[in-house]
Amino acid sequence: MELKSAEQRLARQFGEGVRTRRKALGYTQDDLASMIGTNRRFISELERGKGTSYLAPALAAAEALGINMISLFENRRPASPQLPPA
Amino acid sequence: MELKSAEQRLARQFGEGVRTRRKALGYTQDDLASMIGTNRRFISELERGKGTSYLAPALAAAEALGINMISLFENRRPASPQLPPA
DNA sequence: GATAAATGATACCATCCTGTATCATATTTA
DNA sequence: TAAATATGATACAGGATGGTATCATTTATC
Repeated sequence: MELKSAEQRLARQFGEGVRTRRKALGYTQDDLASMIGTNRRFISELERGKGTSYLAPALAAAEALGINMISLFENRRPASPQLPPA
Repeated sequence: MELKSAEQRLARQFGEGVRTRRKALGYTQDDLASMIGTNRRFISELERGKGTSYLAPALAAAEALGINMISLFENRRPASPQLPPA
């Protein structure tokens, strides 16, 4: 799949975030993989910014590290969105 | 792919969040799809909780709605993570 | 109630993701 | 430095994804 540059940026930042937080907690890739019932390859690719990783396990990895992505949807007053299309 | 129940829950909540926020902003699925360079089918499936949607376009959809998931990785003092594996 | 708009669902196809296994490289530890 | 651990990279297989198009259904508008 052809990822747009914005998507690649987001995936890379997501991966960096997971890796940084994982190391800060002292987990190995295998540790994190076991915690969410997947394998090391998935975590490795996720951390290296693979944007075509599946959404749900990626969210699960974040949650296992104490990061609740869903909470952002519950906040009122979110940041200003893009302009609607023409 | 066999999604765990935790993953299904996360995907469903993600989808609900996107839909709620999209409607609050007055966009159609086609609008949102155009904004991130994808098609209506992807948005439809994402909103209905498809956990095997690709990560990067999902993050792009959230960002287009003014929700910056990446910001959570930059915060210090994240919520307490799970216990490390045995 | 009728028309229009929005969304759900499905088919086709080329691509490619996940899981597993394995080897190479890098990093950490003794 | 040597050994052990952690991570990167690749192969194989089955199965699923995205993009496009189309039709049915639901929802909104007049």
